[in-house]
This record gives sequence, C-alpha cells and structure tokens, in this order.
Amino acid sequence: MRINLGYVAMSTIIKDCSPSKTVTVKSLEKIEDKEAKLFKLRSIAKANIQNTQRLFYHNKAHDIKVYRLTSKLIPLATHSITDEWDWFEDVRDDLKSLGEYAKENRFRISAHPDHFTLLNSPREEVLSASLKDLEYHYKVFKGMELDSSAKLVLHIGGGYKNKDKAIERFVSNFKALPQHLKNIIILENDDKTYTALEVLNICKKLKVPMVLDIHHHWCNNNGEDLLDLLEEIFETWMHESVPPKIHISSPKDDKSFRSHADDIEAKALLKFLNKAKVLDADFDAMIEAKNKDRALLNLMKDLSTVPEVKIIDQATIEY
DNA sequence: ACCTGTCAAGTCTGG
DNA sequence: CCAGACTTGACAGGT
Repeated sequence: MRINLGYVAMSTIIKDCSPSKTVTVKSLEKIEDKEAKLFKLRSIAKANIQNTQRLFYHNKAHDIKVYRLTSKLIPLATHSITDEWDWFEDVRDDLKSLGEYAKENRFRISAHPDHFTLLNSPREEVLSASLKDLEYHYKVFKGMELDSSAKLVLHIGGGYKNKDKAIERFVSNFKALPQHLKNIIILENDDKTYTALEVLNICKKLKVPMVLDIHHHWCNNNGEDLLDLLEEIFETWMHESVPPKIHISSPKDDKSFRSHADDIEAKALLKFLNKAKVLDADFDAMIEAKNKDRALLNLMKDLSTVPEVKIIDQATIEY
C-alpha cells in the first residue's frame, strides 16, 4: 500500500511564511478611515495567500501532495467587524491562481474549521455561526476553483450531557445543510467525546467519508480494535476520487497524552501500518506535529531505515 | 531583537 | 452564574 504524507497549514522550515497573519479587532477599530481599514484587511489576506503559494512551491519541491489550508487565510472573515468587506472580490484573482497551481500539481487540499464550529450545538447562535464558518471555508475552496475532492474536516461536537440526543441533533442538522457543504464535509473521531466507532456509524448513516485519527483513538475508545473498524472506515471513501485520509500524531508525554508531540514516533506508526497492510489500501496521512513539515521529513528519515518500507519519493512510502 | 499578556468564536468542570 | 482549563499561532505593546 502507498501512503502520502502531508502537514498542516504552516512550515517550520520556510521562515517568515505564515499563511495565518491576522489583525486584532481592537487594533482594527482604532483605524478610523474606512479605506485604511479595508487596506489593512486586504493586505493581510493577500500576504496570507502569497505565503500559501510559497508553501505550495515548497511542497512541490519536497513531493508533498497532501496539505491542510489554514482556516485563518482571510483575517476576521466571519467576524461581524468585516461585514462591510467583500473579501472574495478583493482576493478573487489571488485565490484563483493559488488554486490553479494546486490543481496543476494534483495537491490534495483540505481544511479543518476550528473547534467553535459545531453542527450539534443546542444553541441557535452557535449553529448559525458555524454555518457561516462552513460557508467561508467553502468560498475559499470555490475561489480556488477546487472540486469536491477538497474536504472540510469536522468533529461531531460536544456531548451536552446526552450523547444520543447530541448525535441526533448532529444528524438532523447535517441533513439540513446545503448540498455544496454536504459534498465536502468529512468527519473525524475526537480525543474526548466521539469515538472512532461512533463516528463511523454516523458516517455510514450520512454517507460521508470518515477521517480516522489514530492518536484520538488511543485517547478515546471503548476497547475497539482499529483493525476491526479500518476496512469499514476506508469503505466510507468508496465513492470519492481521492484516497482515504487518516491523521497521525504522537502524544507529547504520559502526563499530557492528548497533546501533540514535536515529531512523530515511527514505531507507533509502523505498528499501525503492520495492522493495516492486510487491507492493502492506499491512503493519505496528515502529520499533526509541532514541527509540521519538519516532522514529516524527520519521519521519512526514520522510515527510510526500516526494511519493510519502500521510499517512493520525499513524502511517499510503500509498505 | 526579544518578551509577555492577550486574542472572535465553545464546551466542560468545578465552585 | 462565573472563572478557569483546554490549546495555539500571532498580535501588540513594551523593553
């Protein structure tokens, strides 16, 4: 099986290349002139897109084909303070050429809205803010002219002291989403509330792909063996044009087991690969480590000494 | 150039 | 009902 590694949002290798620059509400409020305000926002947005383009060049140079966009590409995009700002119009051309490059190189692009984006909140205002945030992400993809292989990764949300009810709410709110959002949302197990098995069942019901997070599974499970779930998890991707995606991170230490370590422990990953190999399925693996792309390259280096691992390119292995 | 408190957003726990 | 933890890159103000 072939595994493509990717990383999240920013580089620890390329300096001064943040795609997530922003401005605080307070300092934006201090700017009196409306045009100056817009200029500030526009400049930041364009710089973020430009830096994302630089990351794309870097990714290409390192054979990295799997990448998660920052959710902060457009500063304060869903905050009411920017209601007057037509950001899409301002960065239309920038997004378009960014997307062209991504498509030319067959990058597999995803995004992961922040933990405030909750489809199962009982609070109306939380749900509507979440919808706004989902539409914002969709618009970025749309501006890049990506098709529905570009995905939005979401968690199920809070437990609200009644998980069954919370799942019901998730399902009915999901069903009520506009089709263009349903097409791109994929669901991930989390480290505290919704286990891989629970998310798998929801994914099967809603017919959406599931992202398996291995680290989250270690944190939050009811004793299920991943191998028993893996085939069905990968099956949720059956109708997609891209391979299944998993998330990989290593615990920081025993004390903060849920936190992400700087790098990825090759040993634990190999254990998973050894289990998964019976399925012989290709998949994408998103590296979630503090060292970001550096952690990816470090992991590749560690894997290169393992006899069962065949190095295909700088970010791809066969096992 | 470097340091530190603060930042749009939610949920959960404990008081 | 409210404060603090969670978690995290970047800002902003200060040295």
